[in-house]
Amino acid sequence: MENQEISASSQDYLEIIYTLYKSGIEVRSVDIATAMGVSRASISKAMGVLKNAGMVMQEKYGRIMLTTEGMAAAKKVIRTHETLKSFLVDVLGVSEKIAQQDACKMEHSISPETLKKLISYLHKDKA
Amino acid sequence: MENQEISASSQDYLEIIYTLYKSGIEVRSVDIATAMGVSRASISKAMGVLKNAGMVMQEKYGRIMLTTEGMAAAKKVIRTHETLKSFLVDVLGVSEKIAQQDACKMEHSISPETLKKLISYLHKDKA
DNA sequence: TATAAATGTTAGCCACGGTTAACATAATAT
DNA sequence: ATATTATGTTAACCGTGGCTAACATTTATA
Repeated sequence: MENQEISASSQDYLEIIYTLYKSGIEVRSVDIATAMGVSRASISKAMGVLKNAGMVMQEKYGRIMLTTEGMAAAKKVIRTHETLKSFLVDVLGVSEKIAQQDACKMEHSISPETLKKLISYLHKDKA
Repeated sequence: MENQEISASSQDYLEIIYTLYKSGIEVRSVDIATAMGVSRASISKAMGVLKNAGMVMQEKYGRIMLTTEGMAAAKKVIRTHETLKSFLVDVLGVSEKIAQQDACKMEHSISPETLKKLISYLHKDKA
């Protein structure tokens, strides 16, 4: 139940849930729907997938929480996102808004190897 | 018929068709299937889509050719691909193989603005 | 040239990730 | 406490992009 590959869209959901959680609110389905611009029904379905993957917990009609595993997965995605965004903005000089959008898509296609190199590159840059 | 957005997978097909064409062979459906690792049936469907989009021409049971528009679209994708790959290999030091794979996915998520900045960055690098 | 093999097409299936509409439950206000 | 509103769920549907199996057509070979 827990170790299948997680899809790009599921990763996006984890990311949003984590961000909402960090902002201190109890995460409701409708908050996610609003943040992502999709219907409540879509969230219901998506949460079903994430529950099966062991990434989130939710009582019937209740609030949504990340499991330990879900939290870890979310952090990983966000780290990738932030790395990409920081490269785009600080190195390439892309605008915040576009960098945000691009990072959000590219975070799903970059390989671990490339991510690693990108991180080294950004650190080297500081020196 | 001609101006809808073209999907990531369609762009991949255009890319392969262009590459095969450049290598000098007459492009058959089965060549694309082999190159992409999908079934002949999938190619048949995909070519239907690209025909409707005005990107390829094909006689029944015949060879596949890019239209002028398809050629332009293919070149655009390939330019993006090459730019990304060259950044990954030459700047980040990612291996050829991984760079190839990553470029192939990222080429579909990078925005025109970011591509432009990336190209400037690569040129600046040479100076 | 007749047959066999390769190739292209079609039909029907599947999973994914969205939608709307209808309904169930919770939360809020009167 | 009840009625209303907000939220969550479910069912049925859609398009995309794969698949296999069966069939059509071309190409190659005996």
